[in-house]
Amino acid sequence: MKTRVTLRQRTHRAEVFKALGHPDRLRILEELTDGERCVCDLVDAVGSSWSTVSRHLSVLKEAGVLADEKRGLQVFYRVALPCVATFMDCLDAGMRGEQVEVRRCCG
Amino acid sequence: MKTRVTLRQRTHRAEVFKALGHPDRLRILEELTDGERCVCDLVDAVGSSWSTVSRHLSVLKEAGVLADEKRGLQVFYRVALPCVATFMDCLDAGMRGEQVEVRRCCG
DNA sequence: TTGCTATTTCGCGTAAATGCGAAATAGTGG
DNA sequence: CCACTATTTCGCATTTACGCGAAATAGCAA
Repeated sequence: MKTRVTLRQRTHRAEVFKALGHPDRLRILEELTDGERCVCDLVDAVGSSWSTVSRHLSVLKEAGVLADEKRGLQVFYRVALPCVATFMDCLDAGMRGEQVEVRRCCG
Repeated sequence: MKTRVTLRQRTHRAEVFKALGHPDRLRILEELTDGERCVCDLVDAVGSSWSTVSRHLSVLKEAGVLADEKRGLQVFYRVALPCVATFMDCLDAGMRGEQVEVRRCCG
């Protein structure tokens, strides 16, 4: 079951991680776990300017973490990679030194 | 089961993601899935200078992704957060549009 | 101590990310 | 078409990351 990792794969993985490597973008992720939100809601949640939040969203979308859909005047964003949330639970457990079993990270 | 995410948690999560957001650091992770390696092995695998690889390692260690142990002249690094590997499998699946079930990401 | 090996830290130049306001774009209604 | 709203893109200044070689540090052996 050992599959060789290609450069392309590794580059994409790094892009996803880089996209997730910002507190405000994680804040956005949290806001979207309950379901889709329009940009205006996310601007409120994050507390930065529209242009900044919009850039955060495009970074996350570019990496494939989020998907968007335009309806009328508003654009709605939603999580496209559900395993991110469960992985973060694993990170928190690791931070507390709980050394959780791998199998429980996404369960 | 809704737990509020603290600023501290979010900052730590972002630090981990940021640490993982570099192709060479992911290459290091791959090298360490088989078990611990000394820095010299990782320098060979990555192909950058010693100082650069050493910095990558300290970033990963600082974030809690790796742990190190000095034995004699050499320092051995190993993965401290096993769920990273399984999460990456989920990313690859997502990239291929396979829309894998969350439960399978870490199984 | 000296010398050798393995690794980290330092200093610096370059590249990329961040955040903002202003301007541009797109959709809706009059 | 015009005005208005929601969102994105642009330009720019500031900060942070990267990668290297040189120097520093640590452990071992003679």
